[in-house]
Amino acid sequence: MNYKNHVTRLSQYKSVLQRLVKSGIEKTYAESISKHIGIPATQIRKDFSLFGIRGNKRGGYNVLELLEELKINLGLNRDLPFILIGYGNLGKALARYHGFHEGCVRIIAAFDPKVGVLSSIPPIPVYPPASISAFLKDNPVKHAVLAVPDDVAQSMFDELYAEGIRGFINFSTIALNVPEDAYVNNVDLELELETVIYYTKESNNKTK
Amino acid sequence: MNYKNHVTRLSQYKSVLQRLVKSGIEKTYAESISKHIGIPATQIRKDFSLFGIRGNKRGGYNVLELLEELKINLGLNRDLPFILIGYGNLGKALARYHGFHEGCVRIIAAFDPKVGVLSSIPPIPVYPPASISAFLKDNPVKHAVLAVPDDVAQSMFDELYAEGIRGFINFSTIALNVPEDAYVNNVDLELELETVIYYTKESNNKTK
DNA sequence: AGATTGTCGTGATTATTGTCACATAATTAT
DNA sequence: ATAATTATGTGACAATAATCACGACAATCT
Repeated sequence: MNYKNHVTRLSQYKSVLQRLVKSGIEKTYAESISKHIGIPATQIRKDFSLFGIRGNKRGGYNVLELLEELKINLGLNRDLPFILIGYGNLGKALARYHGFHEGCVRIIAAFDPKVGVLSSIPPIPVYPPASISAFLKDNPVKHAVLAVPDDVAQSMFDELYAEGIRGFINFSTIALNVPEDAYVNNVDLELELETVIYYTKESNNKTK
Repeated sequence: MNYKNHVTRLSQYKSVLQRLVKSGIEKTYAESISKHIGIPATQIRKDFSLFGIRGNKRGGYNVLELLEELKINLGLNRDLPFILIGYGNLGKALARYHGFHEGCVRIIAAFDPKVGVLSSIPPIPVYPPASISAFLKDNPVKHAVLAVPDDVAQSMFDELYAEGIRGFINFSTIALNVPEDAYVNNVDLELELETVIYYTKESNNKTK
């Protein structure tokens, strides 16, 4: 299954389910998940169906079981360390980002010319870029967060790819040249703000 | 026109065009834009057609003119101030985010219980949340960046909405309850990382 | 036990989005 | 001047995604 929207929704479901678990709720329904995130209940059931997730006829879904299924489908049922490349403002913010501590994603080390220890919880060490190769020899990490300036993004990417990293999230604004067997998720924050502007232009005040 | 993907692509085109302008390039073609961002040339032309952007038969597009057209369509041809709510790690990173200084988006003030002046370029003042209302009386801002903890996101949203803000970008992980006439772009950073994980699962090593 | 209700699961249908093929126009070459 | 070339622009088509309608089934009620 290759469709980005499905994966995004699955991840949203997971997020809701985690909140339900925290509130001690044990059972839920497509209809109530729908209330939380505004996705039609029928779409939710269709997604579950597509990914082979089954509920109980009439009884809804067991929250813990459903969460586990979602994690399996998302590939989050294992330990998933990331390394963070670039410890500027954005890198720092990501390392400290609260959301991650509650989820499944873990940043285990950062690399930046300016070394030190990040005071996040748990603390994340910052190593010089030259030590990336050695670090990856000892730590078989497969995912990296690229939060470096545009002008070094491609060369950092190439180096990480050569070291075996295959999954990337790229915060630089340039489009990377990416081999077939790697996956890059580009997150362009300015673009996200611009989307907001578009949808609030007077001329677009129709429905959405 | 209401289709999110189109707007996202338009914004990508704009980004490429800005880079071309900086390099002093004056003329471009659907085919060469395609090379930069990996979107098929025919898709690019179709998008332009949809938004009424015309090129020159055989002659391609004049870079400056095209950029201007894109900005008009995106609503970026005017001054577009944002206020930033929440000056934690993420808020700080956004305020200092390099990309914004080159683009059209401008954060003119931040609000956080911890006041001060952000040392970005240009410097951004940080005011207490209680002064939001007064600030908006003097500064007719219509867009806000919500970078506050989950538990206050909805109440902050409600307050800003009451003050007339209609365009939001929301970095909290909860789904906000949003009136019909407001637009919220939710950016969930953990979800973005999880997408990377999904696409690099061994079982999904097909094409993409 | 049998009827009733509530919720899931999914094939059929509709809507949206992307791709293709080709007509059209401008430029260059002969 | 005419032909050849190279882009654009767009209607027709194909692929993808979302919604709907309804059947199945478990739980509850009488």
